[in-house]
Amino acid sequence: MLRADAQRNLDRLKAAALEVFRERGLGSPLEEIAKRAGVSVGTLYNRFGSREALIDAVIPDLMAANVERIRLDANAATDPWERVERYFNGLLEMQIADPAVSDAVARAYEGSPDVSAVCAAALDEGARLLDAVRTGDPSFTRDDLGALLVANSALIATGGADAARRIVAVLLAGLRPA
Amino acid sequence: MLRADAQRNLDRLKAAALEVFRERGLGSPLEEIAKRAGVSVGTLYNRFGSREALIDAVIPDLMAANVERIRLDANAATDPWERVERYFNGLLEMQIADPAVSDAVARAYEGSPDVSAVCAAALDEGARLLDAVRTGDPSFTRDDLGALLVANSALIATGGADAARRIVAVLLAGLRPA
DNA sequence: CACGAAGTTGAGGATAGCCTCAGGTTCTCT
DNA sequence: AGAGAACCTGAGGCTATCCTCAACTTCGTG
Repeated sequence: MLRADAQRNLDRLKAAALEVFRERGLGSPLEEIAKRAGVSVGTLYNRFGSREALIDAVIPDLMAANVERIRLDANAATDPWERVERYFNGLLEMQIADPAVSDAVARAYEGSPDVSAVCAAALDEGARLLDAVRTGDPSFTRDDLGALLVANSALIATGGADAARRIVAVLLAGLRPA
Repeated sequence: MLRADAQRNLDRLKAAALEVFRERGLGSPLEEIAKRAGVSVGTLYNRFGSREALIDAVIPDLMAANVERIRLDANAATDPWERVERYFNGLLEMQIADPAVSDAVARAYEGSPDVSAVCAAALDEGARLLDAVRTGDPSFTRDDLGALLVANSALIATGGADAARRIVAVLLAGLRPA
């Protein structure tokens, strides 16, 4: 059981981390987070030990909520192909709207286990939706969706949100069954 | 006119820069380049003044040669669509084969003027080849090709050369006229 | 060959983040 | 209230890279 003040600091740290990560991405200086939480860096390290742990503490929920929302929206469509489109576009817009999520997706291979888990689930759902439509050749796999998210992340980071939208649109056009 | 020893050092610096950039990308420590040239950092700064200038001194030729080779190969095809395919795939393989080029492409918006010029020429040629085929909707623009190169660069940097190949393949499939 | 111009050197100041730990503070329980 | 466990602090050591500049070396010419 945490002491009352410690619990309060921990909550503040999480809140600050979420704020800062969403503003400047997952690479933000941890000192900035500590500062915004009104706490010293030492405390941050006492509580979390590493940036990864801090990310794991605040990002998975954020991502899971987003992914779930997108999943529901996509599945609300009756046409299987429209589901795919909505899902892909939804993920893209999620990345554009939130640098923290975009970063998390792009680095899912390393790092925080919980973040990786949410990513994996998101890819699984994408694969499931794709399975429901007859895709052309070359067929698009689960891993390809992962690659697409990484690519989007890079484009968004360099200010190319629109470029990412175009790429996804063309890609979807290519995947669309005849 | 440069003094003989100065000229020699300059040549060595260029050679070393090319080596190091191709091995580790355009962000490599300049100290490493100086060291490999058998010269002090001070000399590097005396000669080039900045990383950008050094890049401009060695990368444009490298890129231009590559792009020209790809352009020729693409135009050797008789079918207009095959030209597009060869050009896109050629650029991609160039990026995969050379981190320095990949970096240069990804950062063409800022930085070195000569590098930007070569990039612009490469995009122009892509647009020209695309114009020759009836592309579907959404039509792929010059800027979209730029975005694709940036995306590829990111994928390659995270070890996803194959992922980039897949993305390009699906994208080409989507662009292919009926 | 000697002298001035041209060129080189590399230690070190500056920046930016990471992470630690000895010492001080605050909570909580009795 | 007193004691001690729990917690917090933040200066400072560490890494990595950039860039500078006063002192030194070398070249090339008269």
